[in-house]
Amino acid sequence: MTSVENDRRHSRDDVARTALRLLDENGLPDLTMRNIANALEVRPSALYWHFRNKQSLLAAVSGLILAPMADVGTEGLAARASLELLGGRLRDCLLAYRDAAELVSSSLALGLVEPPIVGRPGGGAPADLWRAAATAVMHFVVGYAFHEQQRLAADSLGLLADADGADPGAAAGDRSPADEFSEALTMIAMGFDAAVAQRAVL
Amino acid sequence: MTSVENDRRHSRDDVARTALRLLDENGLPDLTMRNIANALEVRPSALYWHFRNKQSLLAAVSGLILAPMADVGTEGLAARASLELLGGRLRDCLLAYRDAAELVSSSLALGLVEPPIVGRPGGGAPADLWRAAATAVMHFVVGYAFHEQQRLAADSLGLLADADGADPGAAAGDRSPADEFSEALTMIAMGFDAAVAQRAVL
DNA sequence: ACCTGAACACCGTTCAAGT
DNA sequence: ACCTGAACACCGTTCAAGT
Repeated sequence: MTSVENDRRHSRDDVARTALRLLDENGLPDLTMRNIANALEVRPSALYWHFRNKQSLLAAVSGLILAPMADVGTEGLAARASLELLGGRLRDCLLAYRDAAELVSSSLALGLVEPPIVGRPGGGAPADLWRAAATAVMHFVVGYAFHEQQRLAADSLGLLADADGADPGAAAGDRSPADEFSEALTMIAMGFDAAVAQRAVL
Repeated sequence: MTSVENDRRHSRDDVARTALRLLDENGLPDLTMRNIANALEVRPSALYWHFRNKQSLLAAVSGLILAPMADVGTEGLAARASLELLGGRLRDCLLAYRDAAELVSSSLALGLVEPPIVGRPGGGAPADLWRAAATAVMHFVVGYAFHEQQRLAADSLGLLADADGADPGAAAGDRSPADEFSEALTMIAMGFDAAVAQRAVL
């Protein structure tokens, strides 16, 4: 009954969802308060009734991007398997929308969004080790996806390393990004297992 | 003989070094082309003779921040020890200037600066494993330092988790950030070792 | 409760022209 | 080689006022 676009008045959630759509369509640099307001057929100042400032609006968008993480079930899994599953799903969430990794990266750094993975049950592992592993996985996945997504954007613009810029990844051989990603993710998970085993001995 | 500040004409390097000083003094949000130009006693448009745009100027600043990485000697070290040493030194570089982690994070994602660590000799380990480990360490360290540095900035402004924002790190117990950092770093390094050992068996 | 109108104090970038 | 002057096309945010 209630269409998101046709009503003249909006909710906080409408604003965030419209912003997410604009992010995916036009990218983060074009996600301005003025463009969001235009899409909602509203003046920019109206957005400040719903959100304190742009950063908290972006934090709400980050929350939408990370929402599917709540549906990842890890019951019955060993801690290491949870780590790999959650890391993979986090990457999926970030690659699902244009520039999502960059946006989530800054919302996480600002502490404006709940960090994924680390709040999960660690399957009985020592809390500090689980915490360290979850943090390592989160930062790795976000950073990797950020880099990955920028390469996609650059490639789609047809500009490939002109002149004095560095050219990372070109000498990576024939491995796909997904392969390198999961190899690194598995390594962190193995390190977690090794740390747990070492702790058990002491 | 040649002072950086007093001469009327500047080099590309002068500009980058002045920008780094301003970054450290005032933070990334205030690092505008206009402020950089003011510090050099020059009009903003003059900066565009030295740099194609703001992003490439920021990439040069990132290069200065990461420069000490070149002096880290890893000859004679095992691959795992190199990984831990390089990760620790990378953190030192990023924490040495205000907001450096955020700046380097985006320059790395944009591929405008040479990624640290990954270009180093891997001590005879399989190239793909070394590459995955170096990438994991880099993204973890940058992401962790980014988060750490934002907390420092927030704390120095006296605003501690007001209202609906998340509050990460508060339940971490009595472990310092440096402890959690090196625990996670060690875990990645152990995972690298485990992956190498497993590869050797197959 | 939700939005408009109007203003404030800024941005990055281009480019002809100067020396 | 290095910079100025002037302009263009934008930003985020505030706040009194409307309905």
